[in-house]
Amino acid sequence: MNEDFVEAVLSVVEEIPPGKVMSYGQVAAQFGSRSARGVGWVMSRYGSDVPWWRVVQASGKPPSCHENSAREHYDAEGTPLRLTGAAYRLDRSAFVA
DNA sequence: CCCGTGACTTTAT
DNA sequence: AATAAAGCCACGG
Repeated sequence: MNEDFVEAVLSVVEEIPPGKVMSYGQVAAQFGSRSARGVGWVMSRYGSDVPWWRVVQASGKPPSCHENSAREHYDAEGTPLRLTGAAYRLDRSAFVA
């Protein structure tokens, strides 16, 4: 497998500060790729080792699966979930509404 | 080598 | 606003 790809994704996700979230596309863009699917693919396999709940869809909503579990993490970490899906494109950094 | 699949994104109709 | 199609990366069959 391309450990570089995996390593890049995991690194970016692990660097997301608490209370902030990044979209898959933004995470991919952080390491010079554009594959949100690649990121999601990595997450499905290696997400267990990274704060996957800090990675959300471009719409700002948690992943299609795990949304319920993600809310527990948000509640525990205090991550606000008021992303309306507007700021992610202009702000390529970890964002929070 | 080609096709399908997956925690996705974006543009166009 | 909602739906459709294309694009993207990696893996398995």
